Amino acid sequence: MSKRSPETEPVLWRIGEVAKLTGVTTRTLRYWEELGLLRPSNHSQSGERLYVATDLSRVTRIRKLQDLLGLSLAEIQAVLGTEAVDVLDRVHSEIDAVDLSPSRRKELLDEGIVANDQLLARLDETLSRIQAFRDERAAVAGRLRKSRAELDEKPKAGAANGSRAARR
Amino acid sequence: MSKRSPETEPVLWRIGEVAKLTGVTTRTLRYWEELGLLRPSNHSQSGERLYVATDLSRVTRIRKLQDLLGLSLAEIQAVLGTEAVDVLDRVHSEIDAVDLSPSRRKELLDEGIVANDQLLARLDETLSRIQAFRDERAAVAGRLRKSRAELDEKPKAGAANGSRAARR
DNA sequence: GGTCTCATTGACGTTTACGTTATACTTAGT
DNA sequence: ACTAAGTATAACGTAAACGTCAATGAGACC
Repeated sequence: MSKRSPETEPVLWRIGEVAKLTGVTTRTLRYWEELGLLRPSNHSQSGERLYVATDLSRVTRIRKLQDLLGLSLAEIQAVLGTEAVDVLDRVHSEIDAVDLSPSRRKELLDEGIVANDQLLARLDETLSRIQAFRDERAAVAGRLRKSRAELDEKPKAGAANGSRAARR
Repeated sequence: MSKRSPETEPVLWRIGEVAKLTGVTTRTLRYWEELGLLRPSNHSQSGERLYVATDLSRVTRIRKLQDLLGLSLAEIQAVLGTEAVDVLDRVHSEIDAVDLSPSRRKELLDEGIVANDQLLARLDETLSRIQAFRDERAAVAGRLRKSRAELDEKPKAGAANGSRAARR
């Protein structure tokens, strides 16, 4: 019935360890906290920030939203609704979730599902926009190679004329 | 042999028109010029900037590189090598390309092909990174819905217990 | 030919997302 | 216990990418 499990790792990381593990600086971690974007789940009695596993994954999630979607921290704050999305992690580590009533649990799950689906939709939209741009460029690549091939095929054409192949 | 074609549109746009057509502000256009990122191809005798069609498409290309790939203007400047990529446009409007020697034309084409291919590679890389993130989130979505379904199926389980289904 | 609209060149201001000291206090190792 | 390394708060600095005046000038219109 005790809270202590036998072979659990530190479970709590200091800010410098988090920095090394995630690749973000301590300054950035404090800054994000200042914005309300990431609050360490624990503190030592002396005031040191102590992060848990879900905090770490939140860090990497924030970075991905920045890098992959180009979201501002304000937008990320909206997307990550302060709690709902963390359910995504917590729900599967029953350690933390044990003290939730089933109804509250259900609530959080629904919230998390909605948030996650919105994120998914956004990812898909971004993907298709980039895909469209990619297709444009691929088409250009094809035309360029064709032009280039024509230049090699018939270099005998008048010097003042370019590739006029099937134009009009 | 004259340079004037019969029924061509204005062909030259003032900065305000470019702004409305492309959606970027006049300030931004001047700023980009300051960086050497976009030089209007013409000027009126009074010093007004006059843009041509390839300038316009360069504007939208810059914006896409910013928005879709999150590149800095410095990176964009590198990617768009000041001339090579513009060949992509110019090469197909033979109007401008007529006065190029075939050898120079070939040179520019090869340059353009390389640049465009690099851009394509970068797009593909970005696509796969986002795709990976998307897949992660899709997997989470599945697990969440499963957890949610289990909560509905057997609400009779102990209140202190969550979804323990097939765990270990 | 006065008024409007748009453009030009400065120059200073702003926001975002941190970096960089500075100073003081814990914690960790020997 | 002493020293080195890590952390805390606070405050100032910075780079990128523009926004926002301000003063001035050229064109267009009635």
